[in-house]
Amino acid sequence: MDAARHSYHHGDLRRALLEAGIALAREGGPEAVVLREATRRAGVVPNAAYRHFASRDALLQAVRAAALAALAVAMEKELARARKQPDVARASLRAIGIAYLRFADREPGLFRTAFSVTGDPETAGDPETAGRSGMNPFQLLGAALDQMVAAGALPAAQRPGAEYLAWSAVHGLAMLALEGPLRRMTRNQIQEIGRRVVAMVDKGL
Amino acid sequence: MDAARHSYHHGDLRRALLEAGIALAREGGPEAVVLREATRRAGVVPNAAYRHFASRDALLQAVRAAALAALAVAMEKELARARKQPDVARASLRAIGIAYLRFADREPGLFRTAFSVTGDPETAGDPETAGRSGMNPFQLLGAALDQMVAAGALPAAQRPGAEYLAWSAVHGLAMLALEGPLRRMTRNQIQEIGRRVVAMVDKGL
DNA sequence: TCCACGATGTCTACGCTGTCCACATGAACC
DNA sequence: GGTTCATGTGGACAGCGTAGACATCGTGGA
Repeated sequence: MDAARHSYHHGDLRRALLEAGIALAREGGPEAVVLREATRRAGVVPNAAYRHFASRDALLQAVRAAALAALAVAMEKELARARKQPDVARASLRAIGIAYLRFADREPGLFRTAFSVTGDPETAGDPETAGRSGMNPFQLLGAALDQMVAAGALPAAQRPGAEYLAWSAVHGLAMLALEGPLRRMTRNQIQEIGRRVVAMVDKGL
Repeated sequence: MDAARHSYHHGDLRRALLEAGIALAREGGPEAVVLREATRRAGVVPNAAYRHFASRDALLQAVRAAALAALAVAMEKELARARKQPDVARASLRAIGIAYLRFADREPGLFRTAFSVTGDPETAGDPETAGRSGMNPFQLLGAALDQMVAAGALPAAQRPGAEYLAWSAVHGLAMLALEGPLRRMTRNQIQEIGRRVVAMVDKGL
Protein backbone atom coordinates (compact mmCIF):
# COMPACT_ATOMS: atom_id res chain seq x y z
CA MET A 1 0.00 0.00 0.00
CA ASP A 2 3.02 2.27 -0.10
CA ALA A 3 3.76 1.82 -3.77
CA ALA A 4 0.83 3.95 -4.78
CA ARG A 5 1.76 6.69 -2.32
CA HIS A 6 3.25 9.93 -3.54
CA SER A 7 0.60 9.96 -6.17
CA TYR A 8 -2.31 12.25 -5.59
CA HIS A 9 -4.80 9.45 -5.82
CA HIS A 10 -4.53 6.66 -3.33
CA GLY A 11 -5.86 3.86 -5.45
CA ASP A 12 -7.82 1.86 -2.93
CA LEU A 13 -8.52 4.22 -0.10
CA ARG A 14 -11.78 2.62 0.92
CA ARG A 15 -10.08 -0.68 1.61
CA ALA A 16 -7.16 1.05 3.32
CA LEU A 17 -9.52 2.95 5.62
CA LEU A 18 -11.52 -0.15 6.39
CA GLU A 19 -8.40 -2.10 7.24
CA ALA A 20 -7.09 0.71 9.40
CA GLY A 21 -10.47 0.77 11.11
CA ILE A 22 -10.36 -2.94 11.73
CA ALA A 23 -6.88 -2.64 13.19
CA LEU A 24 -8.09 0.13 15.49
CA ALA A 25 -11.09 -1.91 16.59
CA ARG A 26 -8.81 -4.82 17.33
CA GLU A 27 -6.57 -2.68 19.46
CA GLY A 28 -9.18 -0.77 21.38
CA GLY A 29 -12.74 -1.77 20.57
CA PRO A 30 -15.40 0.35 18.92
CA GLU A 31 -14.53 3.63 20.63
CA ALA A 32 -11.02 3.37 19.22
CA VAL A 33 -12.30 3.51 15.66
CA VAL A 34 -11.42 7.13 15.07
CA LEU A 35 -11.87 8.54 11.63
CA ARG A 36 -8.89 10.86 11.73
CA GLU A 37 -6.57 8.13 12.94
CA ALA A 38 -7.72 5.83 10.17
CA THR A 39 -6.97 8.46 7.54
CA ARG A 40 -3.62 9.12 9.19
CA ARG A 41 -2.73 5.46 8.89
CA ALA A 42 -3.82 5.49 5.29
CA GLY A 43 -1.54 8.47 4.70
CA VAL A 44 -4.32 10.77 3.68
CA VAL A 45 -6.02 13.92 4.86
CA PRO A 46 -9.04 13.48 7.20
CA ASN A 47 -11.65 14.66 4.75
CA ALA A 48 -10.66 12.11 2.14
CA ALA A 49 -12.58 9.57 4.19
CA TYR A 50 -15.83 11.28 3.30
CA ARG A 51 -15.47 10.21 -0.31
CA HIS A 52 -15.93 6.63 0.88
CA PHE A 53 -17.88 6.79 4.13
CA ALA A 54 -20.69 9.17 4.91
CA SER A 55 -19.58 9.57 8.50
CA ARG A 56 -17.48 8.08 11.21
CA ASP A 57 -20.44 5.91 12.08
CA ALA A 58 -20.61 4.55 8.54
CA LEU A 59 -16.97 3.51 8.83
CA LEU A 60 -17.67 1.95 12.20
CA GLN A 61 -20.55 -0.04 10.75
CA ALA A 62 -18.31 -1.34 7.99
CA VAL A 63 -15.76 -2.40 10.59
CA ARG A 64 -18.58 -3.98 12.55
CA ALA A 65 -19.64 -6.02 9.54
CA ALA A 66 -16.07 -7.17 9.04
CA ALA A 67 -15.87 -8.20 12.69
CA LEU A 68 -19.04 -10.26 12.32
CA ALA A 69 -17.60 -11.88 9.23
CA ALA A 70 -14.45 -12.76 11.14
CA LEU A 71 -16.59 -14.38 13.82
CA ALA A 72 -18.43 -16.34 11.16
CA VAL A 73 -15.14 -17.61 9.77
CA ALA A 74 -13.99 -18.65 13.24
CA MET A 75 -17.23 -20.56 13.69
CA GLU A 76 -16.86 -22.27 10.35
CA LYS A 77 -13.42 -23.49 11.28
CA GLU A 78 -14.67 -24.95 14.54
CA LEU A 79 -17.61 -26.49 12.69
CA ALA A 80 -15.29 -28.23 10.25
CA ARG A 81 -13.65 -29.95 13.17
CA ALA A 82 -17.04 -30.93 14.62
CA ARG A 83 -18.00 -32.68 11.42
CA LYS A 84 -15.48 -35.42 12.11
CA GLN A 85 -17.15 -36.35 15.38
CA PRO A 86 -19.92 -38.79 16.18
CA ASP A 87 -23.19 -37.03 17.01
CA VAL A 88 -22.37 -34.31 14.52
CA ALA A 89 -25.44 -32.23 15.32
CA ARG A 90 -24.65 -31.83 19.01
CA ALA A 91 -20.97 -31.35 18.30
CA SER A 92 -21.86 -28.58 15.85
CA LEU A 93 -23.94 -26.69 18.37
CA ARG A 94 -21.17 -26.99 20.89
CA ALA A 95 -18.67 -25.86 18.26
CA ILE A 96 -20.67 -22.70 17.65
CA GLY A 97 -20.73 -21.89 21.32
CA ILE A 98 -17.07 -22.62 21.83
CA ALA A 99 -16.02 -20.62 18.79
CA TYR A 100 -18.08 -17.71 20.00
CA LEU A 101 -16.48 -17.69 23.43
CA ARG A 102 -13.01 -18.22 22.03
CA PHE A 103 -13.43 -15.36 19.61
CA ALA A 104 -14.50 -13.10 22.45
CA ASP A 105 -11.41 -14.16 24.34
CA ARG A 106 -8.89 -13.84 21.54
CA GLU A 107 -10.28 -10.82 19.76
CA PRO A 108 -11.95 -8.79 22.46
CA GLY A 109 -11.72 -5.58 20.48
CA LEU A 110 -13.35 -7.07 17.42
CA PHE A 111 -15.91 -8.87 19.51
CA ARG A 112 -16.98 -5.74 21.33
CA THR A 113 -17.10 -3.90 18.06
CA ALA A 114 -19.25 -6.58 16.47
CA PHE A 115 -21.86 -6.30 19.19
CA SER A 116 -21.78 -2.69 20.17
CA VAL A 117 -24.50 -0.71 18.58
CA THR A 118 -24.81 3.02 18.40
CA GLY A 119 -27.76 4.17 16.41
CA ASP A 120 -29.51 1.89 13.98
CA PRO A 121 -27.32 -0.48 12.02
CA GLU A 122 -29.71 -2.65 10.03
CA THR A 123 -27.19 -5.42 9.61
CA ALA A 124 -29.84 -8.01 8.84
CA GLY A 125 -28.84 -9.71 5.61
CA ASP A 126 -25.76 -7.63 4.99
CA PRO A 127 -23.54 -9.96 2.94
CA GLU A 128 -20.48 -8.29 4.42
CA THR A 129 -21.21 -10.00 7.73
CA ALA A 130 -20.96 -13.52 6.30
CA GLY A 131 -18.17 -16.04 6.45
CA ARG A 132 -16.96 -18.27 3.63
CA SER A 133 -20.16 -20.27 3.70
CA GLY A 134 -22.18 -17.17 2.97
CA MET A 135 -23.86 -17.36 6.34
CA ASN A 136 -23.44 -14.87 9.15
CA PRO A 137 -22.90 -16.00 12.74
CA PHE A 138 -26.56 -15.97 13.57
CA GLN A 139 -27.45 -18.04 10.54
CA LEU A 140 -24.73 -20.54 11.37
CA LEU A 141 -26.28 -21.04 14.78
CA GLY A 142 -29.70 -21.51 13.20
CA ALA A 143 -28.31 -24.13 10.84
CA ALA A 144 -26.72 -26.02 13.72
CA LEU A 145 -30.05 -26.08 15.54
CA ASP A 146 -31.79 -27.32 12.39
CA GLN A 147 -29.27 -30.15 12.30
CA MET A 148 -30.13 -30.97 15.87
CA VAL A 149 -33.78 -31.30 14.98
CA ALA A 150 -32.99 -33.41 11.92
CA ALA A 151 -30.83 -35.68 14.06
CA GLY A 152 -33.58 -36.03 16.62
CA ALA A 153 -31.48 -34.38 19.30
CA LEU A 154 -33.91 -31.48 19.70
CA PRO A 155 -37.70 -31.75 19.71
CA ALA A 156 -39.09 -29.90 16.73
CA ALA A 157 -41.50 -28.12 19.05
CA GLN A 158 -38.58 -26.47 20.81
CA ARG A 159 -36.90 -25.36 17.60
CA PRO A 160 -38.63 -22.03 16.91
CA GLY A 161 -36.72 -19.26 18.62
CA ALA A 162 -34.18 -21.66 20.06
CA GLU A 163 -31.36 -19.62 18.56
CA TYR A 164 -32.31 -16.76 20.80
CA LEU A 165 -32.01 -18.89 23.89
CA ALA A 166 -28.68 -20.38 22.90
CA TRP A 167 -27.33 -17.06 21.73
CA SER A 168 -28.43 -15.31 24.88
CA ALA A 169 -26.57 -17.69 27.13
CA VAL A 170 -23.32 -17.65 25.23
CA HIS A 171 -23.40 -13.98 24.42
CA GLY A 172 -24.14 -13.12 28.01
CA LEU A 173 -21.22 -15.13 29.23
CA ALA A 174 -18.91 -13.54 26.72
CA MET A 175 -19.94 -10.08 27.83
CA LEU A 176 -19.59 -10.91 31.50
CA ALA A 177 -16.16 -12.34 30.87
CA LEU A 178 -15.12 -9.38 28.80
CA GLU A 179 -16.41 -6.49 30.81
CA GLY A 180 -18.51 -7.80 33.65
CA PRO A 181 -17.91 -9.38 37.01
CA LEU A 182 -16.00 -12.26 35.43
CA ARG A 183 -13.31 -9.98 34.09
CA ARG A 184 -10.77 -10.92 36.70
CA MET A 185 -11.15 -14.64 36.37
CA THR A 186 -8.51 -16.79 34.81
CA ARG A 187 -8.93 -18.13 31.33
CA ASN A 188 -9.37 -21.63 32.72
CA GLN A 189 -12.11 -20.62 35.09
CA ILE A 190 -13.99 -18.96 32.29
CA GLN A 191 -13.54 -21.94 30.01
CA GLU A 192 -14.99 -24.12 32.71
CA ILE A 193 -17.99 -21.83 33.08
CA GLY A 194 -18.27 -21.81 29.29
CA ARG A 195 -18.56 -25.58 29.26
CA ARG A 196 -21.27 -25.42 31.89
CA VAL A 197 -23.19 -22.76 30.01
CA VAL A 198 -23.12 -24.79 26.83
CA ALA A 199 -24.21 -27.83 28.82
CA MET A 200 -27.02 -25.82 30.39
CA VAL A 201 -28.25 -24.78 26.96
CA ASP A 202 -28.05 -28.34 25.70
CA LYS A 203 -29.98 -29.63 28.68
CA GLY A 204 -32.37 -26.77 29.16
CA LEU A 205 -33.40 -26.14 25.59
CA MET B 1 -31.67 23.71 43.07
CA ASP B 2 -32.17 27.21 41.73
CA ALA B 3 -32.43 28.90 45.09
CA ALA B 4 -28.73 28.59 45.72
CA ARG B 5 -27.88 29.88 42.26
CA HIS B 6 -26.60 33.41 41.83
CA SER B 7 -24.25 32.70 44.63
CA TYR B 8 -20.70 31.95 43.68
CA HIS B 9 -20.76 28.60 45.41
CA HIS B 10 -23.21 26.03 44.22
CA GLY B 11 -23.77 24.22 47.47
CA ASP B 12 -24.10 20.64 46.35
CA LEU B 13 -22.45 20.49 42.99
CA ARG B 14 -21.34 16.91 43.25
CA ARG B 15 -24.88 15.69 43.65
CA ALA B 16 -26.11 18.03 40.91
CA LEU B 17 -23.49 16.72 38.49
CA LEU B 18 -24.24 13.13 39.37
CA GLU B 19 -27.95 13.65 38.83
CA ALA B 20 -27.35 15.41 35.55
CA GLY B 21 -25.13 12.51 34.56
CA ILE B 22 -27.82 10.01 35.46
CA ALA B 23 -30.35 11.95 33.42
CA LEU B 24 -27.98 11.97 30.46
CA ALA B 25 -27.35 8.23 30.78
CA ARG B 26 -31.08 7.65 30.88
CA GLU B 27 -31.60 9.63 27.73
CA GLY B 28 -28.73 8.30 25.67
CA GLY B 29 -26.70 5.63 27.41
CA PRO B 30 -23.09 5.84 28.53
CA GLU B 31 -21.78 7.79 25.55
CA ALA B 32 -24.28 10.54 26.31
CA VAL B 33 -22.69 11.20 29.68
CA VAL B 34 -20.80 14.29 28.62
CA LEU B 35 -18.98 16.26 31.25
CA ARG B 36 -19.59 19.66 29.74
CA GLU B 37 -23.29 19.01 29.34
CA ALA B 38 -23.57 17.89 32.94
CA THR B 39 -21.93 21.11 34.13
CA ARG B 40 -24.18 23.10 31.82
CA ARG B 41 -27.24 21.51 33.41
CA ALA B 42 -25.85 22.26 36.81
CA GLY B 43 -25.40 25.88 35.75
CA VAL B 44 -21.69 25.87 36.24
CA VAL B 45 -18.52 26.21 34.21
CA PRO B 46 -16.99 22.99 32.79
CA ASN B 47 -13.94 22.91 34.99
CA ALA B 48 -15.95 23.07 38.17
CA ALA B 49 -16.60 19.38 37.69
CA TYR B 50 -12.97 18.65 38.40
CA ARG B 51 -13.40 19.68 42.01
CA HIS B 52 -15.64 16.65 42.44
CA PHE B 53 -14.63 14.14 39.78
CA ALA B 54 -11.12 13.45 38.62
CA SER B 55 -12.21 12.97 35.02
CA ARG B 56 -15.17 12.38 32.81
CA ASP B 57 -14.63 8.68 33.38
CA ALA B 58 -14.86 9.13 37.13
CA LEU B 59 -18.23 10.80 36.65
CA LEU B 60 -19.31 8.00 34.35
CA GLN B 61 -18.34 5.40 36.94
CA ALA B 62 -20.38 7.20 39.56
CA VAL B 63 -23.36 7.20 37.19
CA ARG B 64 -22.70 3.53 36.52
CA ALA B 65 -22.81 2.74 40.22
CA ALA B 66 -26.10 4.61 40.52
CA ALA B 67 -27.51 2.64 37.60
CA LEU B 68 -26.54 -0.63 39.26
CA ALA B 69 -28.16 0.54 42.46
CA ALA B 70 -31.34 1.35 40.54
CA LEU B 71 -31.31 -2.16 39.12
CA ALA B 72 -30.86 -3.58 42.60
CA VAL B 73 -33.87 -1.62 43.79
CA ALA B 74 -35.96 -2.89 40.89
CA MET B 75 -34.96 -6.44 41.77
CA GLU B 76 -35.84 -5.93 45.40
CA LYS B 77 -39.31 -4.75 44.47
CA GLU B 78 -39.90 -7.78 42.33
CA LEU B 79 -38.51 -10.01 45.08
CA ALA B 80 -40.96 -8.56 47.58
CA ARG B 81 -43.78 -9.71 45.35
CA ALA B 82 -42.21 -13.16 44.98
CA ARG B 83 -42.17 -13.66 48.71
CA LYS B 84 -45.95 -13.96 48.77
CA GLN B 85 -45.89 -16.95 46.46
CA PRO B 86 -45.63 -20.66 47.16
CA ASP B 87 -42.24 -22.06 46.22
CA VAL B 88 -40.59 -18.83 47.26
CA ALA B 89 -37.12 -19.91 46.23
CA ARG B 90 -38.02 -20.59 42.62
CA ALA B 91 -40.24 -17.54 42.46
CA SER B 92 -37.35 -15.42 43.72
CA LEU B 93 -34.96 -16.63 41.06
CA ARG B 94 -37.58 -15.94 38.43
CA ALA B 95 -38.22 -12.54 39.95
CA ILE B 96 -34.55 -11.65 39.60
CA GLY B 97 -34.54 -12.63 35.95
CA ILE B 98 -37.77 -10.84 35.19
CA ALA B 99 -36.71 -7.68 36.98
CA TYR B 100 -33.45 -7.70 35.08
CA LEU B 101 -35.15 -7.97 31.72
CA ARG B 102 -37.79 -5.45 32.62
CA PHE B 103 -35.18 -2.96 33.76
CA ALA B 104 -33.35 -3.38 30.47
CA ASP B 105 -36.60 -2.74 28.66
CA ARG B 106 -37.75 0.27 30.66
CA GLU B 107 -34.42 1.92 31.30
CA PRO B 108 -32.28 1.00 28.33
CA GLY B 109 -29.97 3.95 28.80
CA LEU B 110 -29.31 3.16 32.45
CA PHE B 111 -29.02 -0.53 31.70
CA ARG B 112 -26.44 -0.01 28.98
CA THR B 113 -24.58 2.38 31.26
CA ALA B 114 -24.57 -0.12 34.10
CA PHE B 115 -22.95 -2.77 31.95
CA SER B 116 -20.71 -0.83 29.64
CA VAL B 117 -17.16 -0.78 30.78
CA THR B 118 -14.38 1.39 29.51
CA GLY B 119 -11.19 0.95 31.35
CA ASP B 120 -11.03 -0.67 34.73
CA PRO B 121 -13.89 0.13 37.05
CA GLU B 122 -13.32 -2.02 40.15
CA THR B 123 -16.94 -1.91 41.18
CA ALA B 124 -16.63 -5.01 43.33
CA GLY B 125 -17.98 -4.16 46.73
CA ASP B 126 -18.72 -0.54 45.98
CA PRO B 127 -21.57 0.25 48.38
CA GLU B 128 -22.90 2.79 45.87
CA THR B 129 -24.06 -0.09 43.68
CA ALA B 130 -26.35 -1.57 46.31
CA GLY B 131 -30.10 -1.35 46.71
CA ARG B 132 -32.01 -0.81 49.94
CA SER B 133 -31.04 -4.25 51.18
CA GLY B 134 -27.38 -3.38 50.95
CA MET B 135 -26.83 -5.96 48.26
CA ASN B 136 -25.91 -5.22 44.67
CA PRO B 137 -27.65 -7.00 41.78
CA PHE B 138 -25.12 -9.77 41.62
CA GLN B 139 -25.38 -10.45 45.32
CA LEU B 140 -29.15 -10.53 45.09
CA LEU B 141 -28.91 -13.23 42.45
CA GLY B 142 -26.51 -15.20 44.64
CA ALA B 143 -28.89 -14.97 47.57
CA ALA B 144 -31.78 -16.25 45.44
CA LEU B 145 -29.70 -19.23 44.37
CA ASP B 146 -28.77 -19.94 47.99
CA GLN B 147 -32.47 -19.98 48.77
CA MET B 148 -32.97 -22.49 46.00
CA VAL B 149 -30.41 -24.79 47.54
CA ALA B 150 -31.91 -24.35 51.01
CA ALA B 151 -35.34 -25.19 49.60
CA GLY B 152 -33.99 -28.28 47.88
CA ALA B 153 -34.83 -26.89 44.47
CA LEU B 154 -31.20 -26.85 43.36
CA PRO B 155 -28.62 -29.57 44.09
CA ALA B 156 -25.89 -28.15 46.27
CA ALA B 157 -23.32 -29.56 43.87
CA GLN B 158 -24.61 -27.25 41.17
CA ARG B 159 -24.56 -24.18 43.34
CA PRO B 160 -20.96 -22.99 42.93
CA GLY B 161 -20.77 -20.63 40.00
CA ALA B 162 -24.46 -21.00 39.23
CA GLU B 163 -24.89 -17.24 39.31
CA TYR B 164 -22.65 -16.97 36.30
CA LEU B 165 -24.80 -19.34 34.31
CA ALA B 166 -28.04 -17.64 35.24
CA TRP B 167 -26.62 -14.20 34.78
CA SER B 168 -25.16 -15.07 31.42
CA ALA B 169 -28.45 -16.22 30.02
CA VAL B 170 -30.49 -13.26 31.18
CA HIS B 171 -27.83 -10.69 30.50
CA GLY B 172 -27.30 -12.06 27.02
CA LEU B 173 -30.96 -11.85 26.24
CA ALA B 174 -31.15 -8.32 27.50
CA MET B 175 -28.26 -7.28 25.30
CA LEU B 176 -29.68 -9.01 22.26
CA ALA B 177 -33.02 -7.36 22.83
CA LEU B 178 -31.42 -3.98 23.35
CA GLU B 179 -28.88 -3.83 20.61
CA GLY B 180 -28.71 -7.19 18.90
CA PRO B 181 -30.78 -9.10 16.39
CA LEU B 182 -33.82 -9.00 18.65
CA ARG B 183 -33.98 -5.25 18.55
CA ARG B 184 -36.89 -5.15 16.15
CA MET B 185 -39.06 -7.60 17.99
CA THR B 186 -42.16 -6.54 19.82
CA ARG B 187 -42.18 -6.31 23.56
CA ASN B 188 -44.46 -9.34 23.74
CA GLN B 189 -42.17 -11.48 21.64
CA ILE B 190 -39.24 -10.60 23.83
CA GLN B 191 -41.20 -11.27 26.99
CA GLU B 192 -42.05 -14.69 25.65
CA ILE B 193 -38.41 -15.40 24.90
CA GLY B 194 -37.57 -14.09 28.35
CA ARG B 195 -39.89 -16.63 29.91
CA ARG B 196 -38.27 -19.39 27.91
CA VAL B 197 -34.77 -18.27 28.88
CA VAL B 198 -35.67 -18.24 32.53
CA ALA B 199 -37.24 -21.66 32.10
CA MET B 200 -34.11 -22.90 30.35
CA VAL B 201 -31.98 -21.75 33.25
CA ASP B 202 -34.29 -23.34 35.75
CA LYS B 203 -34.25 -26.61 33.88
CA GLY B 204 -30.68 -26.60 32.70
CA LEU B 205 -28.93 -25.49 35.84
C1' DT C 1 -13.33 41.36 65.17
C1' DC C 2 -10.34 40.57 61.61
C1' DC C 3 -7.85 38.03 58.62
C1' DA C 4 -5.60 34.18 56.54
C1' DC C 5 -6.55 29.85 54.55
C1' DG C 6 -8.56 26.11 52.14
C1' DA C 7 -12.27 24.70 49.39
C1' DT C 8 -14.88 25.64 45.48
C1' DG C 9 -16.08 27.92 41.13
C1' DT C 10 -14.17 30.83 36.90
C1' DC C 11 -11.24 32.14 32.88
C1' DT C 12 -8.25 31.23 29.30
C1' DA C 13 -6.17 28.04 26.50
C1' DC C 14 -4.63 23.65 24.18
C1' DG C 15 -5.05 19.66 21.35
C1' DC C 16 -8.17 16.40 19.95
C1' DT C 17 -12.41 15.02 17.51
C1' DG C 18 -16.15 14.91 13.50
C1' DT C 19 -17.66 17.51 9.75
C1' DC C 20 -18.55 21.34 6.15
C1' DC C 21 -17.05 24.12 2.15
C1' DA C 22 -14.32 25.54 -1.66
C1' DC C 23 -10.54 24.11 -4.44
C1' DA C 24 -6.81 21.05 -6.74
C1' DT C 25 -5.68 17.03 -9.22
C1' DG C 26 -5.75 13.62 -12.57
C1' DA C 27 -7.92 9.30 -14.94
C1' DA C 28 -11.19 8.17 -18.29
C1' DC C 29 -14.03 8.98 -22.06
C1' DC C 30 -15.84 11.70 -26.26
C1' DG D 1 -6.83 16.61 -26.89
C1' DG D 2 -10.04 18.67 -24.11
C1' DT D 3 -13.89 17.98 -20.71
C1' DT D 4 -15.90 15.80 -16.97
C1' DC D 5 -16.25 13.76 -12.71
C1' DA D 6 -14.54 11.03 -9.03
C1' DT D 7 -11.16 11.56 -5.65
C1' DG D 8 -7.82 13.89 -2.51
C1' DT D 9 -6.43 18.68 -0.26
C1' DG D 10 -6.71 22.89 2.63
C1' DG D 11 -8.80 25.68 5.79
C1' DA D 12 -12.31 26.34 9.10
C1' DC D 13 -15.69 25.58 12.89
C1' DA D 14 -17.92 23.87 16.98
C1' DG D 15 -17.73 20.64 20.66
C1' DC D 16 -15.14 17.70 23.57
C1' DG D 17 -11.84 16.60 27.83
C1' DT D 18 -8.50 18.73 30.43
C1' DA D 19 -4.56 21.82 32.43
C1' DG D 20 -3.02 26.07 34.97
C1' DA D 21 -3.64 30.43 36.96
C1' DC D 22 -6.97 33.27 39.23
C1' DA D 23 -11.37 34.81 41.87
C1' DT D 24 -14.58 34.21 45.50
C1' DC D 25 -16.21 32.85 49.80
C1' DG D 26 -17.21 30.13 54.25
C1' DT D 27 -14.68 29.13 58.32
C1' DG D 28 -11.63 28.85 62.20
C1' DG D 29 -7.69 30.89 64.82
C1' DA D 30 -5.57 35.37 66.50
